[in-house]
Amino acid sequence: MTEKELRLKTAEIEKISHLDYFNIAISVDCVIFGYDEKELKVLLIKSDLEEFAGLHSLLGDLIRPDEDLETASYRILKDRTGLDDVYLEQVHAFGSIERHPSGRVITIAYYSLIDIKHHKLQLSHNELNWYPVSEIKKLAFDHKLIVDTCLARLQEKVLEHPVIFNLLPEKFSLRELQELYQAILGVELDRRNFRKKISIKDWLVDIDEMENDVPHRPGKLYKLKGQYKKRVHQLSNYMDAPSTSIDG
Amino acid sequence: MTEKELRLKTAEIEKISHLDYFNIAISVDCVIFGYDEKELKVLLIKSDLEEFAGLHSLLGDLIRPDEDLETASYRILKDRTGLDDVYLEQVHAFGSIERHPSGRVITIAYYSLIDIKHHKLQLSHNELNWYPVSEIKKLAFDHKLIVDTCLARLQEKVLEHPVIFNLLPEKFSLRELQELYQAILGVELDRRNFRKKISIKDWLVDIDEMENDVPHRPGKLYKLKGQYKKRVHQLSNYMDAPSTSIDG
DNA sequence: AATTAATGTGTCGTAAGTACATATTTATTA
DNA sequence: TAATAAATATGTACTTACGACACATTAATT
Repeated sequence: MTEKELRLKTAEIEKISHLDYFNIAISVDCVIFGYDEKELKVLLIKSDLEEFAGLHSLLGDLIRPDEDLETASYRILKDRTGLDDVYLEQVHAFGSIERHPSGRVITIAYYSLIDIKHHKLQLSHNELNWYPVSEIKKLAFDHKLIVDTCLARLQEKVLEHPVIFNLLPEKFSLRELQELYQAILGVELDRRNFRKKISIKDWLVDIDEMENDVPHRPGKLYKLKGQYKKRVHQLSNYMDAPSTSIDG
Repeated sequence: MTEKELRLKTAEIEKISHLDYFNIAISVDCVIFGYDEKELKVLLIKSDLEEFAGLHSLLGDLIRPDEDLETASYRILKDRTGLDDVYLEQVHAFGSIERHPSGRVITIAYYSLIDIKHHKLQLSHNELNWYPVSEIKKLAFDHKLIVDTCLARLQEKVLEHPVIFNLLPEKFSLRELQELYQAILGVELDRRNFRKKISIKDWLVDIDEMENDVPHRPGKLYKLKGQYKKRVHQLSNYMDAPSTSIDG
């Protein structure tokens, strides 16, 4: 390295340190939910930071100057799962000073819901894997808090909004749907009352087909009605909230 | 200016341009709600950007490298209202590329609830004023969207959580409380049903005093029970959500 | 003393939530 | 092929919440 190159390099390093100190980086982190084997799962990757050796982290990236928040989230989803037609919802911004060991990084957390069978990535090749939410104890950064926050939001959401279907294949039985609710909410539901409640919501169409891969009496298959199949949501939880009132 | 000074200055300007181009600034904006004259109001300031001449904007500021998001929000509240014991809740991050005319700025929106009579600032002196939410048509930046989003969130919140009391003085009558709900929700409520519902929630204590400044039969005065008087909330809307279930 | 205006309270009909049991259908096994 | 096992499909009675609605009471005003 010539002396000139050295000087340039030094200047660059100084500039970077300067940036690190005075600026705040901003990222998005995606809690990608999937559903398989009667369990709610999250897509995690092995952390590449030595501070977090052995721990997993969410999928995320810095936001680029020319993309907005949703674009950044979709980029991550597309890169990691190959899917671009997914349900996505912003949940919360996390910005404690100490949350990232390399510097100040504020992150905006999203969760997304995908059909786990529908993406084609070879997960095992790149240390990317699905983990049951219930078994996640510790993650890199504050990612455990982010997962918990997103799960809490999802639990609120599914009670009133037909978003859960993004986790299922197009055709599903009422049993599968009930098991999914149970996995998300962490409770057992009464089958008769569950069916009554779903039926009142009028979200489903009976497609006049039966299950054929079950070792017992097959159930009817249903689809979500077309009008509810808007997968892309922005600000959805505020703008399309169900109208309840403290009185009438 | 010597040639050396000029070189230094040039270098600095280049560095700043570099920062502007490659970095994303991050701010918090506060929708400060107050309640007066039977109307929900928001604290707004005249915009000092010429692009938004004549328009008002929310109170906000860039986040400093050494403060977290809540600290920044509280700093703004303290600076502008003199209050530091306020209810604060994060709502949403807004990050479209074009939302700020001077560069890329992502903002994290909070709303806060304060007792409008309780802060002592001379508002008229610094172009800071309270405006009825219902009369706000157009604001600088995307601040109208931010106000709408925060109002929608507040509307959801008040149905189940005792946060509304942060907008009232310590002692209030049921009529005042009902009028406040009406102002926030934008609906008329039936007095008998409203009182029944509030009574079931068991949030209030009868302090055995009466109104004394009303030109009609005075009503009883109430206080919020002490256990609900936690004014500072973080992640509150997810962590302390009421438990409803799709079945039981 | 009469009037006005707001406070304070209860009932009844309807809708939703919850607990719970039996008949039916299909696959499996003997 | 008949019996068994396991899951589907469905309905009723009870309780709780919601919503519409009316009248007696109290204090200020005239």
